[in-house]
Amino acid sequence: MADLKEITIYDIARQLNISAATVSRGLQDNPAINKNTRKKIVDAARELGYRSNTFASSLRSKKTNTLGVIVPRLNSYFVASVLSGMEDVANKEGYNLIISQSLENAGKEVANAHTMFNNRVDGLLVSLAYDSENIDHLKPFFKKNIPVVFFDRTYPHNESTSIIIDNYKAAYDITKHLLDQGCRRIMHLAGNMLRNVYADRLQGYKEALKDYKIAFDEKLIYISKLDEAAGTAAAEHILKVKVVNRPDAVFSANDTAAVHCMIRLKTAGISIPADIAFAGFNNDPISKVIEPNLTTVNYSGYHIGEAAVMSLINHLNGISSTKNTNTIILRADMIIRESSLKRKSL
Amino acid sequence: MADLKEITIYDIARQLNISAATVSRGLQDNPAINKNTRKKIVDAARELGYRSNTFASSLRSKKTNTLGVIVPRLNSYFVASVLSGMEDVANKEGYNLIISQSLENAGKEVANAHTMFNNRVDGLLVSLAYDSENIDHLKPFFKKNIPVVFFDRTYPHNESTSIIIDNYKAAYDITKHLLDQGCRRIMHLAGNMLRNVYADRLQGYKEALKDYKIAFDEKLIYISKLDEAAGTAAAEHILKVKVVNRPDAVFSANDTAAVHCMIRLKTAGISIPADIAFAGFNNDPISKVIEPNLTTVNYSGYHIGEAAVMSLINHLNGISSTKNTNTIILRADMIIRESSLKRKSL
DNA sequence: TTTAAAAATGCAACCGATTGCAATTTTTTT
DNA sequence: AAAAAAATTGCAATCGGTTGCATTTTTAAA
Repeated sequence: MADLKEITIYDIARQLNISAATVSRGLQDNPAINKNTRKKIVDAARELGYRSNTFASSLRSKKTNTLGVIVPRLNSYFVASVLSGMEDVANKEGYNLIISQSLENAGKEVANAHTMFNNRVDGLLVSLAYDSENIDHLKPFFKKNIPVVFFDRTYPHNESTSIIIDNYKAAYDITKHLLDQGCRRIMHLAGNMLRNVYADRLQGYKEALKDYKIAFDEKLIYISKLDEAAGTAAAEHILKVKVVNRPDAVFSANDTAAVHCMIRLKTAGISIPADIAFAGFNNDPISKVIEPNLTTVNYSGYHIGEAAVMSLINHLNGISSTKNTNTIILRADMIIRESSLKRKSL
Repeated sequence: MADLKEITIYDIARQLNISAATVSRGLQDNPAINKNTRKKIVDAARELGYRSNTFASSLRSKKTNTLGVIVPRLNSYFVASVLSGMEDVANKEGYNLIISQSLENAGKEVANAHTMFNNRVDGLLVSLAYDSENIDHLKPFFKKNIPVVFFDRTYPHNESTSIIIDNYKAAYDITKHLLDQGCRRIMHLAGNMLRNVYADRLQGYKEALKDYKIAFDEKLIYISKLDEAAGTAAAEHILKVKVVNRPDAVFSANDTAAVHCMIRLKTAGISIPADIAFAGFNNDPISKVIEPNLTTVNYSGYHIGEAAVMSLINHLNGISSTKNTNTIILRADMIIRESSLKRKSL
């Protein structure tokens, strides 16, 4: 029952009749160590079942080799893909990830940031919660020069890198697509304007309207949390409007709201896309389940995750400073499906 | 640019003219410390901006206050709920979580377990990958008496606690429901029999058939990874079968496979539930998107997560030994929706 | 007031790896 | 073969809390 004794570099040193310092250097591939000696050390370590004590190491070296990740929620195809990309790069580079979810709640995000800070992560990766008003909770990181990388839900900050897609352009394109389908009263289900992704998508939407000489109508903007309930509520809202004033299309800033809005409208007998065309954002798996399949914007969470960690680690290694690369923009593509096809051609 | 100096207990000690030992004890609410002294210490700590160095602490105390979590995948409503429950309890109890996903891949699970071990987590929470054949990779934990708690995808091991639902009963109930609807050739989309959840669900299915005096037909069992592609493939399989031999119902061990099987069958003109009734498992959000809505089994990932961490921490605190509670079973409920309603009544 | 018991605090040795600098060994040059 | 340069290795301090045990202070009992 008694715990087996842990092997330390001292045990290895004793066994090989060398100093612990040499063992330490040998294990970390320090070029000052003779190749043969290094081999002996590594072999002995394996044989004895040595495992490095990260605490002793972190204590002394002041590096934890740990990156903190704060996401709005884990339960999302996009986020899971991002994390998968992050993990792959982090593992390859010898870093560990501490992941936590804010559950779209600014308060919890603050708490999570605290935890990360107290765990002394070497760097932080953040996608902001729905309603975080500012990034005061990240100040301790900036003060200590701990690099912060934002991804997807970013915040303007000139010492931090952001990994994003061109939300403005994607929204412009998708709105244009709806316009090309003949839609003229396009409703936009938007999120909190504090979040770049939603603000940018709204701008793209507006710009497309302008290019088509269609007056922007405030009443066609429906701001919500973009969750299931909000999608349903948006539908109820539409149903309350007089038929002649109803939108002939809905562009939602995410797929979840789009899908649940569609579901509600369908039960009310509205036909999609004939009566109202639909487009979403994210290419979430549900967009291929809903009928008709949802037109949406696809982009790779995996690559965003990769890029974010790569950028962070490069910065930690001093290869690039965050001053140089302030924003990395990855590609996004529109996927046209039946929900938006009023005309029978692509 | 120079990093601000970190405050240590020695700084606090100097400021208050007491010893570091007292500060250390004061900060951890050691009852040997006078209440006034403690207050002074805590106040000074706050004022100076002290943050405990977990590495020094872990190094000395050999406790990391970190729990490892290995899940098959993050991108799942169920898993995200579990993690949410885990996080809540863990935070409350002063533990941190290191989360990693095996991506349903035994090899990656082994690697993750290694990482967790090297990070010296105080305990481990595991839901096994789809194809993990054994738990040899957990042996190092057992050898070192590091407690392991399995949840959902468990493995028989008499020194570990498991948190599960009664998969057997849930499957029995849902099969019985389909039988009550008049279905007689019920196909079962099953997963890997190495996983308790799938083996138990198959058993429940079989038992229900037996109780209805229906011969078990091996040809009605379709084993797969239960992902989107597998659901579609299962549908193709059904379509290849002569119409008279086709199943009149499908009970899938998860919602994903059920939904994608339905989608494919619908495009082939098969009517659900009239031609083939459907039931799934998990109550994933997509089960409410597919038409007709999918009958399924609902259970709380959040509560499973809570129970798992609670059990683990209790064990760490010596409150309960894993020998006492070997299995905790949480409730699961059938949710009947249109996909299985051949008769117009509930 | 003295003494015993309880409460509070301090001493100092850890925990295990890292690293600047010195010392030693090996290799190269002359 | 001696001297200089390069390659290896070792010494010992350090990182910042934790904790068994001793010591001091305070409180209670005699």
